[in-house]
Amino acid sequence: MLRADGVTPVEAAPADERDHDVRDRDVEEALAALGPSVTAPRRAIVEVMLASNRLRTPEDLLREARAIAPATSLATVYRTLERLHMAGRVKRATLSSGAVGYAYCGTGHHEHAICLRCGSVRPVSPCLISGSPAIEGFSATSHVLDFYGLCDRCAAEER
Amino acid sequence: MLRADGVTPVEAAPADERDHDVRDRDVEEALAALGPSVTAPRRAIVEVMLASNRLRTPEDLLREARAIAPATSLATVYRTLERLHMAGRVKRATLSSGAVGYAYCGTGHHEHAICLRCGSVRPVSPCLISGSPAIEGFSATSHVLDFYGLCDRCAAEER
DNA sequence: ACCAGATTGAGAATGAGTCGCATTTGCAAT
DNA sequence: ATTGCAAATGCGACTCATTCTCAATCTGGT
Repeated sequence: MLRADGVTPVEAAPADERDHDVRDRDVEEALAALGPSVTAPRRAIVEVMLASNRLRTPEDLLREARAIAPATSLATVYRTLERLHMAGRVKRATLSSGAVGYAYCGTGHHEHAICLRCGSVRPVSPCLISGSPAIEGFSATSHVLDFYGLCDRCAAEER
Repeated sequence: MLRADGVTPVEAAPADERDHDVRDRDVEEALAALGPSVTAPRRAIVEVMLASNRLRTPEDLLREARAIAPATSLATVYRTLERLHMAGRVKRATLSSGAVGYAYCGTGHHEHAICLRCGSVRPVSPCLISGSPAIEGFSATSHVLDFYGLCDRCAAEER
């Protein structure tokens, strides 16, 4: 499914979505993070992203968003992803195909657990890196920690 | 200088290189990792990469490599980076310009400490994530941990 | 309902990275 | 040294994800 930055490539993912119920509160919250204007395309994109925690390509997201707001354009998908990503709400990872996938992962600082089989991204918190560790000749102000492996569902199906 | 995956963008870097002496042993070691054939372009690219731990664009690397092996092509720079990256010897990160930078960071598993000001990449080991931490509903098989901040030199110059 | 500013869609433009293929090179056997 | 072959290279064409442009269209507050 995906390729960690310089790590093992993996196979393609199954298709069943809707692992989570869409929680309207989160949708509003995410929309607010995008700015004051609430438009149909933005709402559609946000709903689609919140409906699954799987990594999906911008094209995928566009297709799904258009099922809700038909006029949505790819440019807006990119613009929206850009903002959510800057806001730390979206995780970006390279799929094994080489394409880039995006997944919504909520608010606040957290690590990521990314399933190499289905591409699901789950936030891991609280943060595992407490009080910046002493690094010789370097003072860290932030960090990014991603775990790669299998979610329980995929581990079960893996047989 | 660079943009962590979803983190703070930063300013451009100064230009003085050659933080480290080129150690021939490492050059040979890296060349070996590329395969049995040792060619002038490969050697030039490897030497250039080992001569600095700064993130540099493929174009930069090409320019520098050509000072040693004039016939080197951009395609070969990419091919070489690809191999070194797959071998875990090269760290890839997005510069604030949006371009992608590459830096040599040695062998074996390690974390990375990346200076947001000069783009230097230093391997951090031993690994700080010991014995995969228990993550609810997920079994991790690998991880990537990057620290962002300032190296001592930049911290000093930062004033 | 009206306005100023933000947002959008469509398609053109960009540019990093890849590919194909004829040529060159490295290396080991002769 | 010479030779042969597989591996590596350079060049330029090409792909395709992402960005940009800009006129038209919304949004939210008045």
